[in-house]
Formats: sequence, C-alpha cells, structure tokens
Amino acid sequence: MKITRACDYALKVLVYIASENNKNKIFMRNELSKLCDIPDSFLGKILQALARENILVSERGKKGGFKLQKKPEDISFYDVIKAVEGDITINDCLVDKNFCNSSYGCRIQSILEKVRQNLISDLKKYSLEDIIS
Amino acid sequence: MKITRACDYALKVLVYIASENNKNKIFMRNELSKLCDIPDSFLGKILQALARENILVSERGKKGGFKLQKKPEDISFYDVIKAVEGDITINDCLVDKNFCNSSYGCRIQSILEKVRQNLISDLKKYSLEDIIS
DNA sequence: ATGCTTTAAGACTATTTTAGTCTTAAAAAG
DNA sequence: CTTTTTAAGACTAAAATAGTCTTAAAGCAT
Repeated sequence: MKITRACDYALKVLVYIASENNKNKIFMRNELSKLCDIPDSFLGKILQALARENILVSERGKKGGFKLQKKPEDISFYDVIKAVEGDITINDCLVDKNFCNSSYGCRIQSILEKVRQNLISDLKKYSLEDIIS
Repeated sequence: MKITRACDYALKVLVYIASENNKNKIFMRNELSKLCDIPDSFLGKILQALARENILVSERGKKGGFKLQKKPEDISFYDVIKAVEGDITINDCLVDKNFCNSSYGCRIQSILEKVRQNLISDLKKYSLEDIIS
C-alpha cells in the first residue's frame, strides 16, 4: 500500500524544478541528481518516464536537459504517480477479473473500487503548486 | 499502491466465514482452504494473524478451528488490512523521517499524510456486513 | 495416559517486484 | 566531426511477497 521510491524521487525532483520554474531554467540530469540526492542513472529513468508522460520537456545535446512542460498547478500528485508507476490499483482483482470468482468476491471488488476512486480523486486535488507556494 | 495478496485472501475468507456466521460454526483451516481456494499453509499464516489481532477466535485440537471474534459490522476493511500487513503507509518518508531532508520535502509529506488519513477513514467505512447483507 | 487432530510459530525457499547500473545509440550545439 | 547531453533497454542486486515445511503445543476421545 505504498508508492515506490521512484515516485518519491519524482515528486522531490519535480518540486525542485518547479520551485525554480520562474527562471525557465533547464536542468541537467547530473545536476538534479546532486541537488536532490538521487542516484544519477536511476534518476535518468524517472525523468524519461516524466518526459514520456508530458510532465517534463527533455532536450538532448549541449544545453540540453529537463524543464516542466506544464504549469506547477497543472501537475497533480496523481499525474506524477501515474507517470512513474502506471495507474493506481488497490488489488489484483481490479486488473485480473479471473483472480476471484465467488459472488461475494465481486462485492469486495466493488467496495475496493470505490476506495480506489476516492484515493485517485484525492491525489488529483494536490499539485506541485501547493508545495512551492 | 496495492494491498498484498494475503490481504485479498483475508477478505475473501472472512467474508466466507461471516456469511455463515449465524450458525456460529467453527471452520477448520483445511476446510476454508478448499472452500476459498487459498493455499493451505499460506492460509494458516493469514488466519493466525487475524486471530492475533482479535478478528478471529482460534481453537486447537479436535473440534478446533476458526470463527469470528466480533460481529461482521465491527470488522472493517481497514481492520483486516492492518491485521495482515500492518498499518498503512503511503511512502517511506512517513516512517523514516530521515529519508528526505529538504524543506519542501516536508510539505510533500504533509500532503501525503492527508491522503493517507483519508484513505484510512475510507477503509474504515466498510465492513464485512456491507458485503454479506 | 496416549493417541489423534487441530492450530502456533518460525525457519526456510521460491518468485516477483523494486531499485539501480551499464552500455550503446541518437540528437543537438559549437 | 567532436563533445555533450538524453533515450532505450538489457542487465544485476536487493528487498518484499508468496508460499512451504517442520516441530511444538493444546484439546478431545477413548
């Protein structure tokens, strides 16, 4: 029932970038790695995922690096988690309908599905802006 | 961001027992294993945990087995998850305060802590009774 | 008492996921 | 065309999850 460390790192690094966003500066992975104390190569994969999901812009070559693709208020906690570890599930059943097959089982699922929807809408409420403002 | 399979099993087996609760019957592990299609030894550990946390009563020896220790409406989804996998955490930081150390970091934590509290209170809303009624 | 049946506890193993590294390629700038 | 940067994905290490097995202990029946 936990987010992965990669998600934690993602939030940390995004908050850092967002906090300097006014200058529209572009940050190199290596630089972010040191500033945020995140292993360099691992951070590479995280930044790639964030870029693929249109949270960051990445630019290669000299003068390359990463910057936000959206305003901090348009990047929610949910967006970050989803980008890094895929959509939120509460249990396996929600994904694999064959995992359980009893009639009560489905009622367990429908409750866990409600819990999941609430969790998602809760995570959508908070954005990077809430952290840096 | 998922509950473990052991939790899924726990909900399944508890719902089964609760659904027959009126008869105050006592179920053997072996019996439950077959009825709920859960590996026998693994189910043993799950039932033990539920008994330790006062959700089930266990009795040894001939005529022994497991039954509910409380009314189905007094066993919430949260109780079950907590019994099986310990208290809910959203990320490591909530447990290990040294994991992050930036000033913004703490603000990330305080938001994740809110999300966590909401999740817990949501899981407390639903009980076994909601499934079997 | 002494078997027989049941759970308790915990060591052990296997599998899967998470965390992290490394290597090669591709793009951009000078 | 060389340097600097990210992209992609294979690879490895470590940790958590899932599950088994063995030995003990408790309760019932004869």
